[in-house]
Amino acid sequence: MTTIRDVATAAGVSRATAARVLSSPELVAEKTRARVLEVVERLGYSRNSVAASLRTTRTGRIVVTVPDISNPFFSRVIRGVEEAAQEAGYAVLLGDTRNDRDREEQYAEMLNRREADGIIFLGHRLPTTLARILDRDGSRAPIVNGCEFTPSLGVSSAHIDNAGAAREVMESLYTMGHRDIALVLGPPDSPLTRDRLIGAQRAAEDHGLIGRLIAESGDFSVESGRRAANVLLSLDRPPTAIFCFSDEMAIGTLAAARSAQISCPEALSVVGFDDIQMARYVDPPLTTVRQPMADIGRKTVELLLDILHGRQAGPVSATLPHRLIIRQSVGLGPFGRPGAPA
Amino acid sequence: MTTIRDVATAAGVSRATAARVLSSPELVAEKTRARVLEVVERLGYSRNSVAASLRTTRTGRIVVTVPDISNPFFSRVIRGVEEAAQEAGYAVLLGDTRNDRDREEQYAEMLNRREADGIIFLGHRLPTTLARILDRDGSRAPIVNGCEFTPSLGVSSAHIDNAGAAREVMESLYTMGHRDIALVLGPPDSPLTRDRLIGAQRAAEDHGLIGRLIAESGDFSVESGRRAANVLLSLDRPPTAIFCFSDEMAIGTLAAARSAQISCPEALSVVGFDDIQMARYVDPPLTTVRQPMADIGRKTVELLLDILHGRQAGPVSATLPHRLIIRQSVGLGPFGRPGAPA
DNA sequence: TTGTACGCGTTATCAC
DNA sequence: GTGATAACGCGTACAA
Repeated sequence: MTTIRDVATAAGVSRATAARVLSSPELVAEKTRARVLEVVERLGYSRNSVAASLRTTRTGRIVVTVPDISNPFFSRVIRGVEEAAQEAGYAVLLGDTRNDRDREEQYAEMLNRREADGIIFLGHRLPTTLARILDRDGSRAPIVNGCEFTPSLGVSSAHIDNAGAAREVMESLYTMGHRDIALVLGPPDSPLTRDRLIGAQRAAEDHGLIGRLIAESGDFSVESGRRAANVLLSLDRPPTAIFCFSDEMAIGTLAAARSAQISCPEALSVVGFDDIQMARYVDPPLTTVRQPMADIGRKTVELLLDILHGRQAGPVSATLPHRLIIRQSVGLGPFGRPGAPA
Repeated sequence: MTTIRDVATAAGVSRATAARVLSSPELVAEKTRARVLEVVERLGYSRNSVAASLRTTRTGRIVVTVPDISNPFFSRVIRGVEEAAQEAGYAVLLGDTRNDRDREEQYAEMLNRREADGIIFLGHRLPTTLARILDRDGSRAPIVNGCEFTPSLGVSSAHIDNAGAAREVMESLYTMGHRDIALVLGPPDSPLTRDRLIGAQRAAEDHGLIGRLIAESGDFSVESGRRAANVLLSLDRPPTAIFCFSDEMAIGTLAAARSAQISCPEALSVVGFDDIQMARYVDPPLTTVRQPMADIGRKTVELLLDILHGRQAGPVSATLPHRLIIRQSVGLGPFGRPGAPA
């Protein structure tokens, strides 16, 4: 491999000059610069980033961990992350943690080994390795959280207003004349579940219907949605609307209803969450809450770069806009007036 | 940050010994080892991987490029890649190229800058940077291709038998009594399109029906599938079966049929390709070709490691098993006998 | 504007 | 079994 030394020799300048041509070209005379560049080209020189990193203590990499990269929600977020990182000159080290603590720790360790300049973790558990770093460096620690927000973590985060969104969904369901509504939650320990549940309950209370709000737990997957729906639909007094905390669970609910010959939206209304690509292609197209997935990803990168470049410290919480997308999976409930908004 | 030097000093040994405790503990006396380890623990020492890489010329990273990480097919492959890499002690640098030549080159350049030990590219275009490396190092170049296979590239690759799979699909459609079959292809320059088209045509020829085989082009996306289907379904003599070269296009086709009030599978049979997760949840569940996505990902990593560890050179082509998954989107065609396999 | 010289933190090769 | 010490390739303060 050709080094800066080879370039310098071939161009008849010192290593310093050759190096300068590549890092601060303006400091070097037009003519020498041209000569050096010509040699760089001819020899096919490429800077050894490892050596450069050792010198500068910057790697130009960030690690990003996700519970499941093949989940359509996360893969969109990751895409936003990759794009923003790439634009800023950073490379992305991808970690699929499968919600496994050990894997999470392993990726967090990369920070200690200086394999990356910062880390974005998508998930709600703060690895102890990161907690220690946070402890030591406080708000200047290059750690950012995405999608879920737990203020007590003390790290910056990008997310939507989950409670608000859930509340809107409930409001719209009540407006459509539904009274017996069921929730299909995510895992109980997820802040996502917590926030959305709070929002939904608040709406139910506002309408004096908290007593008729029921819930089943899932894990955001299609199968868990199907299972939960099967339970709910075989109740003595089944709900007329099911609000799932993920589109995948909503799709599972649709499948369960189909199997049970319950037609949607005539006999059962279904609402999802996220607005993944498939939401609009299932039958009936799914009413859901659109999360700006790519933007969430991009924003986490921005927050991290703010810390990395010393622009901004303190944990900042970025709330991005969501939007209720009305499609055809919601119909009028028993108390709906035909004139009500479809 | 604490360095090996600090550890050595605190433990009262030389840097060499301290370092040895971490890389070849068996060479160090029990007592000194324990002492050093205690200090490592107490000081919270973590090896600086950058310095280590500079010395060893190995980074422990591989770069993986995909056209679109949010595509359900690729995200599964990537998951397999991540898993296998992780197990082997490698980290994954993710590159989303969006089929953009410049981006592809940019990620390929990482090899020259020694940001990674090897590269896996999912896609069919060999970046010129890689071509140069291949030119120089021949079969020992740490470059592997996945999903698509073009022998002339001269790189190892993991994939299924695309032509064979397409042929099977056609055979099964003919057996079900279909004669007017339409293909929805991928981009014309893709080897995937080429191979599957060859397989489909071969089957048509075998049945003397090549004259009745028609085709439309798509780009593997849902929308392109819908567009293609709209064209096909408004033909004077529309096909009774549409074989799409991706599940997403098949889902688009299902949507087009629904809009046109053409019921599937009664009036139109649809077949997809890949068996992405959603394939079984759309209505009707999609008959498709299952690709072992995660295994393809894992295999590309194995192939790369073979090269990296000098176990195997020469371009090897790994053909993984696929399987035709029969679900409900295919029904009997005009020439089908009721007794035929459903 | 250019060159000299040092150090980044490891690992590996020698001696002892 | 342990210790000196020389690379690895680069960036940059400082001197010229």
